[in-house]
Amino acid sequence: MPEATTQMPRADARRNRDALVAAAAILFAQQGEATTFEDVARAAGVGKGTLYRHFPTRDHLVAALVQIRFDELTRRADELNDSDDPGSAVDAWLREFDQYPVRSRGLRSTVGIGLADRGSAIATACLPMKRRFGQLLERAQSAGALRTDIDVTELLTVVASLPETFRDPEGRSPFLDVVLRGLRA
Amino acid sequence: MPEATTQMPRADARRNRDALVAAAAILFAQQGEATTFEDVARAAGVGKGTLYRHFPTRDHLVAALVQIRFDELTRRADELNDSDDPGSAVDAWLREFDQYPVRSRGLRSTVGIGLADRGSAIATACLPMKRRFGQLLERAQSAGALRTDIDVTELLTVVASLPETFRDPEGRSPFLDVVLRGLRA
DNA sequence: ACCTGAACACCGTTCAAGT
DNA sequence: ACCTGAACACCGTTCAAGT
Repeated sequence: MPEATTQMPRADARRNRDALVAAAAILFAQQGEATTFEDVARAAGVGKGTLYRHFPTRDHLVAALVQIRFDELTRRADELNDSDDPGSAVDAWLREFDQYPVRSRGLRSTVGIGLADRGSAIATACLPMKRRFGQLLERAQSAGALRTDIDVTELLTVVASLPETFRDPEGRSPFLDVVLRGLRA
Repeated sequence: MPEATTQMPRADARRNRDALVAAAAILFAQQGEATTFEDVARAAGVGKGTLYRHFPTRDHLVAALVQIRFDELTRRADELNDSDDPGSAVDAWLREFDQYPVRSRGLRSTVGIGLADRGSAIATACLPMKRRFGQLLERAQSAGALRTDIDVTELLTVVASLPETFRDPEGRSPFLDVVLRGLRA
């Protein structure tokens, strides 16, 4: 009979982690960056220490929150890699990326800062997405559709830094168009 | 003999205010947004209450800090209003604006957020600058050099929101070029 | 191995007492 | 009119004691 692997977390640990992420998602959506660690722990019904055990820093918690959407965006980049118009594919993908944090006020700038911070929890969470979208971007650049003096990290950081004010009812930034036009070769 | 006018602050009040702004400038340059109100009061050699009396909110203090450079930029916009190439004048002015907060880490995003927040201390501090640069912008738009679907506040907010990472040694953002290109009609 | 909550530190904010 | 610093509240962070 094999021993339980060390990879397998205890059932209560798993439950607590899920409750914390769920609570954080709701609170961040409501209050944005004003959300305190204490709020999250209380809403999840666990002690503060438990929150710290699962997420040693605020960035770790935010990373867990955005992970799901980033995974979706990674898959989306893969789909678009089949496109025969990589320039438009980059546009389309960035429009989706621009919209991802609409429901979590303030997270946008946190992600914008974390993206470029090598080794940070957020940067780690973004790695697969950066790799896949990076391929798409390079294809568009090789095809001569986009300027070549901008790399993936810079581009994602700028789009993630677009202000949350001035959004239309669908959450789109009027400025994304300016950036996309400016990117064209 | 005329009475002292109520506009005239007491000498010690004036001295304290100056000391607070000077201390804040140094501390923000060193530590950015991590600077605490307590730090500022201590470095200026005054009590916490005095800081609160002069600057009821953090935004009021930041507004005082950036006021000097904003006044410079306002004058610069006036100079450029004589230009016969308003499109290039807008470019030149935005390049200078992009550089203003380089010495104060973190202030950039504070200003970016405050700019669009009607009635905020920062928005008020920006009013003259917005008016003068707005004239320049409108001239460039009327001349057909720039797209007309972006207004002053949006434009300044976006440039002020450009990430502080990815700056060249002179503090220029590689992304300002992208924005400027995207702005062209 | 994981959870809890008390305990400590730090800082924002207020305000009674001073000059 | 303005200044001071003590006092309070809130929250981030740690950790000894539990299961």
